[in-house]
Amino acid sequence: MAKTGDRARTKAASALGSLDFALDRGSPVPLYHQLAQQLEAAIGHGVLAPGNLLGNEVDLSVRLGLSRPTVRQAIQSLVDKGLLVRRRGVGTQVVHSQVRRPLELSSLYDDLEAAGQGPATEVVRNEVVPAACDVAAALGVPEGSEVTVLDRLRLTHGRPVALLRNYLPVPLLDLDSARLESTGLYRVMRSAGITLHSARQTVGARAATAQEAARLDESAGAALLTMRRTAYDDTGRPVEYGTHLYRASLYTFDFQLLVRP
Amino acid sequence: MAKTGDRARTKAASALGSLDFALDRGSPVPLYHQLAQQLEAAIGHGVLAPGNLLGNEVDLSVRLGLSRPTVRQAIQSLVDKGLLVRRRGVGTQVVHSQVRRPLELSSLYDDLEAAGQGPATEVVRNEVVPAACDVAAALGVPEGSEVTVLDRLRLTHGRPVALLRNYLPVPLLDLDSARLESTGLYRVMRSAGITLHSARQTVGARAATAQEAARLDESAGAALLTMRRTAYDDTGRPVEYGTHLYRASLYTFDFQLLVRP
DNA sequence: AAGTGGTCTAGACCACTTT
DNA sequence: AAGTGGTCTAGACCACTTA
Repeated sequence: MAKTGDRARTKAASALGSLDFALDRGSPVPLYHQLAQQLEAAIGHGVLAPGNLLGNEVDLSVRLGLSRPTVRQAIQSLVDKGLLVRRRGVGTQVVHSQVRRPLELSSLYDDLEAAGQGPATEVVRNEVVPAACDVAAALGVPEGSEVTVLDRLRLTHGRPVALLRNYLPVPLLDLDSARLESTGLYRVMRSAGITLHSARQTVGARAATAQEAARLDESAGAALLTMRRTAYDDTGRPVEYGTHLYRASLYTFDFQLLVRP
Repeated sequence: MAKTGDRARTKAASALGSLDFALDRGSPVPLYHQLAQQLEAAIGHGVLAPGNLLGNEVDLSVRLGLSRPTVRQAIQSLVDKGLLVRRRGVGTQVVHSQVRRPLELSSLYDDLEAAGQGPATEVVRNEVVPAACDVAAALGVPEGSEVTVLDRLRLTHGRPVALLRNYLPVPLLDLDSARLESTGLYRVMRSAGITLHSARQTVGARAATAQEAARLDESAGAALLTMRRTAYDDTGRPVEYGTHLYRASLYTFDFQLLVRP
């Protein structure tokens, strides 16, 4: 029988034979995360090409001086991201897809991401009003209680792309219009100590009214994308409700889905 | 000092003190999955109410006769689903949200889910054609090579809601129009041994052409929701490309997002 | 039969939060 | 100071795939 220590290459040459991973045990970054980052970088750079096998987890853990559960945790995080696929009895492979770096799951950050392509925001309205029925229901406050309403016009390359309307519980934070023109709402909320946790979105479409068309530089009756979103913090309390309009000619939602096993 | 065996209730009475979990070690279902299912059921039934603490992981593992990593794996899966929140130094709580059972992430299965509300499909076209430019690019086949094109009209409650157009690589499977009228495309693919793994979607809007309007029982120029989707199997190979049209007056996309920590 | 990932254990130490 | 989750270890046995 082969000795345990004999780790000559098995049938499938592991694609990362010469790859060296620099793990810093003194770093506050967990080891499994360091490993995951470096694996992801290797995939991103093409060092690990689609279809390549990773080599079995036991050898890998020995080579890296880690325990197998730690190596598994790193690999699992990339499987969850859709970069790797595991097959029992076969091995772990780099996924074989054309869409290598997809848009994450995002779309919660669409406002912020848009900032990469010519950001501009105009705060049209920022005041406290009594909550209407739908707003009260979404935010979980009594109807008629005070909420902040925020209307913004978002532009890219000097052209209007979206009308954003948001409602927030008043006690949450005070909204500085100036700051809101230079950054996204979520960034403002985050720096106020509000950590977003989940959101529920509904995307639809309808024709523009004359007034909407005028603001968005479209003709009346043009198709608009609509989005309603309620966002929740850590504890599940609603912290924001928004009803937004996007010019369909300039904007689409795209996202990647992973099928849970 | 308190003895180790002393597991009288600590400061926060664990909400599942009297809950009994039936774990079957003989079952092929993993223990962590059995535990996760029963926790999820307890949350669903309201036995574990929002805000309730779960009790610390060490005690829990002792009570259940499991190791702590196994208990953690069960809890983690529910955290990933958005049902639980962990806080270091505090504990694990049932999330405090109004939207308890959201639509999963779904939307890949929208066709199938729709079957719950008055399903009907009419196969309008099912034939082999040479691949156009965009189709070839999406499916990763040479332009002009043969692909199957499938046009379907989807109705609910007797009214048309969507025009679905799908392209598939020919060698993949042969599509039985009769079966496609009684179930969804993905179900047919699945029973042919094709396991979907991920998909990339783009949602937009535009006005209906006269022909589209006629088919969908809308007036010309009405706002339609558009969806383009490419779906991939385990290995990352594209297995389906679809361009769909939905009546915005009858259909919206909704989904839940979780923010990655 | 050999090799792979899937599951599970029984500990350990650390970082963070609350009292 | 006490209690919590976060990380990590060094093994073990099993189920599945391939040859």
